[in-house]
Amino acid sequence: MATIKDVAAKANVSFKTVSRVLNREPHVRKELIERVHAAVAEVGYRPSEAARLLVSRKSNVIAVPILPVAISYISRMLISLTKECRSRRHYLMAEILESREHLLDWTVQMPVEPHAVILFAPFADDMAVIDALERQKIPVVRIAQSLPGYGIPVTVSDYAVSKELMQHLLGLGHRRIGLIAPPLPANATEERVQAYHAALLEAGIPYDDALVIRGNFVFSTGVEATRTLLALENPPTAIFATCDNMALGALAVCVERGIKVPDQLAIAGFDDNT
Amino acid sequence: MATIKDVAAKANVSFKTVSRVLNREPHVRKELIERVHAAVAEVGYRPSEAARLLVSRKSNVIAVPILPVAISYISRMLISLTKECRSRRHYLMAEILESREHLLDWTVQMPVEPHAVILFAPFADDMAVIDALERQKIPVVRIAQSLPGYGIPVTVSDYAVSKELMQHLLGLGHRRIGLIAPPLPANATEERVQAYHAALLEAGIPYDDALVIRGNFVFSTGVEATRTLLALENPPTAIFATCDNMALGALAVCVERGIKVPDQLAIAGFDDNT
DNA sequence: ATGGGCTATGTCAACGTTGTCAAACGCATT
DNA sequence: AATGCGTTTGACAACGTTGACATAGCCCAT
Repeated sequence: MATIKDVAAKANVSFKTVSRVLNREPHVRKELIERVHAAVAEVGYRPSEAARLLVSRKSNVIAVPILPVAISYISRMLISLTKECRSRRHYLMAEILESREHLLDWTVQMPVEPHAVILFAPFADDMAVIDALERQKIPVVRIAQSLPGYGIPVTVSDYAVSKELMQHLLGLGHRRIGLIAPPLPANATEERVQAYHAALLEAGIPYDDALVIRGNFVFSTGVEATRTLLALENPPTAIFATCDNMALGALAVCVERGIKVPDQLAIAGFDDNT
Repeated sequence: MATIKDVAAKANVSFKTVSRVLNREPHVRKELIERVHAAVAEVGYRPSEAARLLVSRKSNVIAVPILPVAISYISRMLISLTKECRSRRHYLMAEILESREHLLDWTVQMPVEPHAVILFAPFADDMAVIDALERQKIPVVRIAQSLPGYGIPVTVSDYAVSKELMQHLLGLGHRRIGLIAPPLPANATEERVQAYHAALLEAGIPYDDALVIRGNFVFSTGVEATRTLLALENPPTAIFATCDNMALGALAVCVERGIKVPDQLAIAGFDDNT
């Protein structure tokens, strides 16, 4: 591997001058700049990231712990993040953790000290983790967080999006809409439930407790909740699942029973899983 | 940030001894090992990756370029890879590339020089990319490759698995089995088609050309192929889709039409998407 | 007791870059 | 000619770790 000194020798300048040229510092003659660039190309030089990091005492890694189950709803964001990092000489380190329990361990045993950590829901509200990171003075970005006051929040318009979704279903003429809701207690996604209520209220449709089932964000819960809803005397014609995993569970029940979607039952999810 | 010398001072040993302990080198007294570990914990020391890399002149990054669409079929492997990397002080750098066209650029502009690159299908057979990497003397692992002779191959038992799958369907009594096959020309996954033929032959079932439709690995192709198959005079009772994306397309058609799966139509896929 | 071979520990250079400081140079002002 | 000042260039230390080598202590065979 060619080093900065090889370039310097080729261009017949000191290696410090090469450094200056590469970092676009002022006070270098045009002629030398050109000579250096030519030499860089000639020897195929690529700066050593390790050396740069060592001397700058900074990290260029943005770490993102990820649960395998979350990959589907995060993947598009990861793509954007990767692009953005690349354009700023940083790298996105996507750490795939097997389970939520591994997260706290990970924060203290992280192999590299990251420049920052991005926490997606449900990690974004794990106070133990946030504490551990703040103690290490590692900036935290919290995506889809609910508890305010720590790190840099990125919020999701749960309420607005859910309301729009409900209005769409109501606009299609649905009057009995099932809701597969997130688990209690207070969760970031509870706003989706509130939007459900608000939309019904505005449409003048009475609230029916039987149509609301608490779930826990996974496929199988979607399946069970849908079976319960379909077993009602007066079953819904549409289901709003507050996450796509549960919506897929609902869809699976329809496949199993030969129910046509959306003709016989409309299903709406939240998350934009891919 | 605490350095190795801070730890050494705390433990009252030379910093070299600390280095030895951390790297599990032999010839250190038990007592010192314990003292060093205690000191590490006390000062909250974490080795500087930059310094390690600089002096070792190696990279500890295993790079994996990934297409967003491939994430679903790769994710479990990524989890295993991440675990394995962690246990060996390496990091898996999952680089999410927007499209296949970006791959070649990426190989030459990679921000860090990786210790090795893992290419999953369909990247595993991109000779331009493999060439570019070999020219940089970066080892390449090719998962589910078809062209032999370059890098370290990891092969998938396409034939054996597909045959087993077919035998399972035949064992269930299916006699007309549709095949949504990979696109021509010669593709790594063509073995799946051969297994289809072989299984039918062994079962003494005549081959019906109408039951085989060429697809191209995506959801929408699965949809179209299934519609074609179901429109046959004598439609299949089971469908073998040579990738899960196409199998999902088949499933979607069933949802749409209220066809019960697997009662009215059995659907088998290949890949184990999550 | 002497030497050889092992274990345990330490000293120091090296890795490739950036930051600090000094020196050489050119030019304008006295 | 002497002075001062800004521009251009270079010498060298520093970053935190590992590897090569040195040293000290110990045990055993001579």
